[in-house]
Amino acid sequence: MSKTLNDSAGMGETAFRADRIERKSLTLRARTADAIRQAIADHRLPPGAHLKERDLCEMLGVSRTSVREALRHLESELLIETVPHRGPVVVSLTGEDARDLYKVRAVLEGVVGEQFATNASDEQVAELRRLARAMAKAARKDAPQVTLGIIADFYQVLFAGSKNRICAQIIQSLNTRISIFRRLSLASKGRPKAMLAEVERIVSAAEARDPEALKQACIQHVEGACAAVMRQLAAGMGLSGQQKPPDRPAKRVNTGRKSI
Amino acid sequence: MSKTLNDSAGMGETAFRADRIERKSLTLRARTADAIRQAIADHRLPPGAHLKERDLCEMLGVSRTSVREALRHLESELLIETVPHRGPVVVSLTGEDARDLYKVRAVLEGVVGEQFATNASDEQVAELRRLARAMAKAARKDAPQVTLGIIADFYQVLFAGSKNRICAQIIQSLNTRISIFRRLSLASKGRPKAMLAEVERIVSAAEARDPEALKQACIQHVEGACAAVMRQLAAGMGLSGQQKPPDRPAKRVNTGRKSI
DNA sequence: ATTGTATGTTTGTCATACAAACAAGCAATG
DNA sequence: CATTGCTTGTTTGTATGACAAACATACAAT
Repeated sequence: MSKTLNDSAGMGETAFRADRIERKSLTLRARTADAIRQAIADHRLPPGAHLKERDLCEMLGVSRTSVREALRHLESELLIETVPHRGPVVVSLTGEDARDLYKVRAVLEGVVGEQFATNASDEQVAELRRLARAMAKAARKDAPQVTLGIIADFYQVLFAGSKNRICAQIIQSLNTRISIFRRLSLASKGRPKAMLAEVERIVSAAEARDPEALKQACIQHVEGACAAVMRQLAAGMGLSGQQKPPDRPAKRVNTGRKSI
Repeated sequence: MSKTLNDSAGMGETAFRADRIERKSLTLRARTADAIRQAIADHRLPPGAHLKERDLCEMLGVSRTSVREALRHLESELLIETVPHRGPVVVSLTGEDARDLYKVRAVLEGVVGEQFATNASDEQVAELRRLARAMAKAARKDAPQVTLGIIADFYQVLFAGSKNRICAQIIQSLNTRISIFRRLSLASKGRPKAMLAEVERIVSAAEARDPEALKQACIQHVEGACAAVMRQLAAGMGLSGQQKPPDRPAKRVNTGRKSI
């Protein structure tokens, strides 16, 4: 991805190619939103948790302004729901929601796959193959962190190759919500192996440049993940739908802040 | 929709059913966001326009706080793009974006249709028929405002009946962006008539409870709208992709504010 | 023509303030 | 005892003022 950032500028004869200056991440509010988003994905802020802005300020060390603007962002991502004068609450997703979320993601990835088959460059197809191999290796070594990173790259290539900016954006935004219970998918036994097979199918179809096959492969991949999650939800108790746990301390004493 | 809001509460014997108290719309920031959104849809804030927060404050008569929070909301709806330290700019959508936007909406409405066929209540099916008739009547009378309202209701029923909250949410958010050039669709000659035929197909399939047929009908409906827009984009100049028009007044004089 | 400097503008962030909505406790009342 | 009403503390919603940093532009110097 980041390899082709600095070419084709043609500033003179020797390509200068230096790394861009650190754009200091982004704005503070963006980083604040990221932090909260991450905390939600990790269940450090569990579903149903009531977010008080002043707590967030202290936890993150930023002002109320930044926190509030970050919250507006998460709000329209539907990661939190805000009741006027009561503040934001981390969404609680039902089993139904999970199914719908995956259903939507399935058809959208179908679109991505279909368009990738016709719009992607040969390099992108090759890159897919390379990443699939890397993924298999990481899986054999049982290195989940690495695997996750490779999966993310895999998707980036898929999105870029499909040339469908809109679709990619929406899937990303879906994923922030899916991440709330993605852990369930990984925990499912046998899932990693099945996933590798699905990925292999995707890459093969991509190499064959077969839109319909690639579409189906992508859909099946999502359906696999969905099935894994639903199985977990059915078996163990779904860790999604409860209320705010100990949101009300015994008396009205100066509540020590819980660490984010 | 709002007919079944007040039942099943069982507060005593005589159902009380009174209208909820005016929740004063919502918060001020929400209304601010609505106002800006509307202005963008109407091209009173054209694509590429550079939004300065202080102008918005004056135009809308609210404080910077509210404007900024509203902007964060629109930002993550992808209606505006914010460059740090330069401020937000109304998105410029290319023809490609238009196609992708409709493509995504098509598959998603396909899902809605498919699920409506199996999940909707008989009342909802009947309501669909009723609205279709009203729509035809409004179209005959050439009352575009009324027609638009009925279409909105039609979709609400469709969404509710599909029981897929997620899908509905996403389509809504897509529509905010689609609305930027929806006017093109309406302007297309012969479009209203074609639309009525598509709607008729949808209702028939819904009455037949045929998931596959309903899915196809929904998809075709969107494709019809898409084709109309693309035709307009190809013919006339697409009013989407330009830059900020007169963003720089001649000198540095006290610029009279342009009315939103 | 290029480079540097000065100046004004706009955003990003913080701090503070206050009214309105809300929640919970306690008191008064029937 | 259940209900009602009052009181009080908490939290959000909104406004305002302030200031540094990033940016844009005009102007001056080379």
